[in-house]
Amino acid sequence: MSRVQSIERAFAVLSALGDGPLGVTVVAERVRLPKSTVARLLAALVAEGAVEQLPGGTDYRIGERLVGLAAGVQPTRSLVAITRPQLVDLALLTGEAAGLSIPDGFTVHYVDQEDSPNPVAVRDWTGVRLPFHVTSAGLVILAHCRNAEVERFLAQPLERFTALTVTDPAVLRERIRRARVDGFAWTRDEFAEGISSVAAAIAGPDGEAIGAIHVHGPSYRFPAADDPGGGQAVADAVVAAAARITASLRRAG
Amino acid sequence: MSRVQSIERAFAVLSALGDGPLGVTVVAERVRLPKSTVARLLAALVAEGAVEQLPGGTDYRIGERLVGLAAGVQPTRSLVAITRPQLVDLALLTGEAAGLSIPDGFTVHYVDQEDSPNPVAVRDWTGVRLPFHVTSAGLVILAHCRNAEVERFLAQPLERFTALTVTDPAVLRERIRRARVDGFAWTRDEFAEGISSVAAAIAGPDGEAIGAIHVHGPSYRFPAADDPGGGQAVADAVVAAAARITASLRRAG
DNA sequence: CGGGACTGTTCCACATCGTGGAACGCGACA
DNA sequence: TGTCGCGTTCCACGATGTGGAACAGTCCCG
Repeated sequence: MSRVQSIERAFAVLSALGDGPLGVTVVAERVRLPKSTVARLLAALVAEGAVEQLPGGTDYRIGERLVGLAAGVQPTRSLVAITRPQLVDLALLTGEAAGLSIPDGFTVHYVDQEDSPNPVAVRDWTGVRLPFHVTSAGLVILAHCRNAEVERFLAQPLERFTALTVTDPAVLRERIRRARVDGFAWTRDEFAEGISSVAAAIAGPDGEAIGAIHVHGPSYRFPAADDPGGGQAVADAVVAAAARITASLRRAG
Repeated sequence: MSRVQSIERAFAVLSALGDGPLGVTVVAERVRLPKSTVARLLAALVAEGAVEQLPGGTDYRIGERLVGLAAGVQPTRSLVAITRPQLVDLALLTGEAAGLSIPDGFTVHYVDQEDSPNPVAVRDWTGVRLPFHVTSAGLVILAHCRNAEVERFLAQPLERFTALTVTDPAVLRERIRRARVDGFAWTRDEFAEGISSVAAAIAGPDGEAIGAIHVHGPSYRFPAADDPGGGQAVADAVVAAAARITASLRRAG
């Protein structure tokens, strides 16, 4: 294992402070170093903003700099980490690619995907952004929005991606209504010919959609909504996985 | 300004990564250090978990350790920030020190205190951990626990701190029952001779106690529970402050 | 297919930097 | 007033971190 002694020691000091504010002597005891060494490390960490002294006292605590460094990284990373095992299970269960997206303005932003075990599959969309109306994830996210927000989306010109893309606001309202009832939404050949999908939303603490998971695949073998061959079973699996993710987030919160 | 060169450099590297994943060469350019130096710093940060390499790639990004260090601090820091004005008010209102503690296993961990305006006062306990049964805060936190949890606590040997420390499980159960009814708990000379206190719990979203606030002072002048001279008024003030804190947390959540 | 360019990684001679024991100043307490 | 324990500072010393150089691997272009 590579090591820089001072960095190792600095992190030992930071970990000691992770439990709450402490003085030099207590930190020295915990990390088993002389007080002078600990004092110097603390002073260096204070200079970096990683540690700060309590006002009017001599105890030290974790500083804003660490919060700042961690802050840019946290939210999506947690969601991806919590969601990943569910995507793996879904891909195996359905034989199709399973993905995660988060809302970003009026688009969905694909942030993770577990590929299909099938040799014939839809490519990885991670990193791509697509408007709500052409994706199953977008429709279920809209289903979790307030009507005013839905109307704001529908008020703008909606791009037609294929001959089958739905851009009529009245038809979209009806699909959003159904997604609210069903808990999932389907699309077929609307973003691109030959690609179908079904999605369910991941709910935040106030019921808002913080993301959605979907399964998608080539239309020639992907079940349709009304397919007696298994469409409902795929939708149920996606809804169940989304519910497990929502529950995990609440426990983690 | 105190400095440990390796710590300065490590934080420069972390800041470079704060914008998103980067390779060794780009980090070296940004922090103006040789690649071998940056490679060694990155390896040390990887060893600490503060940085990680992207799976299958060579770019580095901020790691979970920083998120963990920052996360451990944020909830308590928020709680401390929200609670502080209430502690200041309580100290002025009662003339005694007011403090905040959070549960930490079967102990209370004192994380903040507003000192008494009185020249004769109990010292600052911030940073100290004490078992539940010797503190008023511990008793109200237990009162917010499920019975199974209370029994787990009572099943262990309980340390006697003074001649007046209650260690009889039956007596403690009765006190916890009363705390559930009253919404507060008193202690007198049980942790240390000459110190009395009264506490109320701060409730989390599911009703569990995420912390407790207390007022404490020297027993010779601190009101007792049944003191016609004002015990109930002090308890009421602590309960009211705890309720305001709980409400603020719900609004902030 | 081979060479060049660029990356990340590793090595090691060297001297700079971090170490830690000791001492000091300060505040609290009996 | 003296003692204790804290946090802070000093400095001789040697252990550790440095950074130039070389290497291995990958990608791109002719």
